[in-house]
Amino acid sequence: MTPTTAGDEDSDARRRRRRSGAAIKESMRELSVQLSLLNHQISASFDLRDTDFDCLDVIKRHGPLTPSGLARRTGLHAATLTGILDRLERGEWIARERDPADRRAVIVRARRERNPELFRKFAGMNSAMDGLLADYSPDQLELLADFLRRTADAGRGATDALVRGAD
Amino acid sequence: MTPTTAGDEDSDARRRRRRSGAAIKESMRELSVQLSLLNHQISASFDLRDTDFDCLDVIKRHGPLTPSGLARRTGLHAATLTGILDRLERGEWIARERDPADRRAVIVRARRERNPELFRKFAGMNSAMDGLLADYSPDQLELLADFLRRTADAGRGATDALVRGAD
DNA sequence: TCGTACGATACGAGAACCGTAGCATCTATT
DNA sequence: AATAGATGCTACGGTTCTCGTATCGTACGA
Repeated sequence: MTPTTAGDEDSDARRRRRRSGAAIKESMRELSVQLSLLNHQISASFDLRDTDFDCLDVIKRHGPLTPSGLARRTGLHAATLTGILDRLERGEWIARERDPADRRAVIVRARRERNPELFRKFAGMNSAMDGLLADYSPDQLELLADFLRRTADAGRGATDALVRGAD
Repeated sequence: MTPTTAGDEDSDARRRRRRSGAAIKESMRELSVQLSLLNHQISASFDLRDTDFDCLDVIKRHGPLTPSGLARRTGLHAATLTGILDRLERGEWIARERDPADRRAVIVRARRERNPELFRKFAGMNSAMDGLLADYSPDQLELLADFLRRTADAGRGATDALVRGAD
């Protein structure tokens, strides 16, 4: 919950810190890979590509938005997004609407009808997580929630930096 | 570090637990999306596809293995893996070797030469993580490391279940 | 020795990606 | 008000990817 500041520590604490830090990054990388593979299986079962559900998630989270806004946020090519949105629309995951304010623009809105279906695919991971979370105290859970939220933010920042800077 | 057992709790604790649990899953999903997009940018910058580095990671982690073993572990189609390994080999990320024991088999080995180059792409995310981790105590870091490791395992289990069962 | 199973890749049809062009529309400038 | 340029989205097309199937070499049980 309340992270301590890392002012001065004895060498033992510093060593533990270094070890855990490395372990965290290591597990994070593996977690990323596993979630990607899980996502691949689920996407394929709905006749979608890997990035499609990523986009759908962004649409759900950041409200109705335009294809170009989605392209900026994801770093994907605008023309690629046409294909992604075509598939998502064909599968009735989203709806394309016209923007009354700007008639060039299209507004992409997430449809929730198929959410339960998608939820069922995640049931395995979900119940595994429930079992795992049961081992932690409310305080610990809040620590974890906060950490994950901040890490997700860091990921967004890192992606943005890569998209902007050509490096 | 030492998770408490969730035997009996008052309603307040239960409510906190439920809220945090939901927040954790929510952030995990967002984290997954952000890391996928980050991975996409990095892969593209090396002329690779999204899943290529996922495979490379599995190869690095689970030692030299055969294409079919990799297919089983990742749930990807064997023919698709030929293409993935072609790209990884062309980029000198892996080497294909013959198995002296079974002359049909090929052994895929990760090459480490380009690791620094890859590491540089992750520098942004890496330093962001360092800044973030500095806010936690050694005990808290160990809690986080353990949680992530167990979550990654859960992800692997869920993927396996989806690959096996046709659901 | 033979038949079957298995590992890896070749092949090809269909699809995806993305650079570019095109069209419609908006906005700033004069 | 008129025009030039910018912007939003999608069509088009070349290159590349995916994945079902076929193929070839090898292993192994009968």
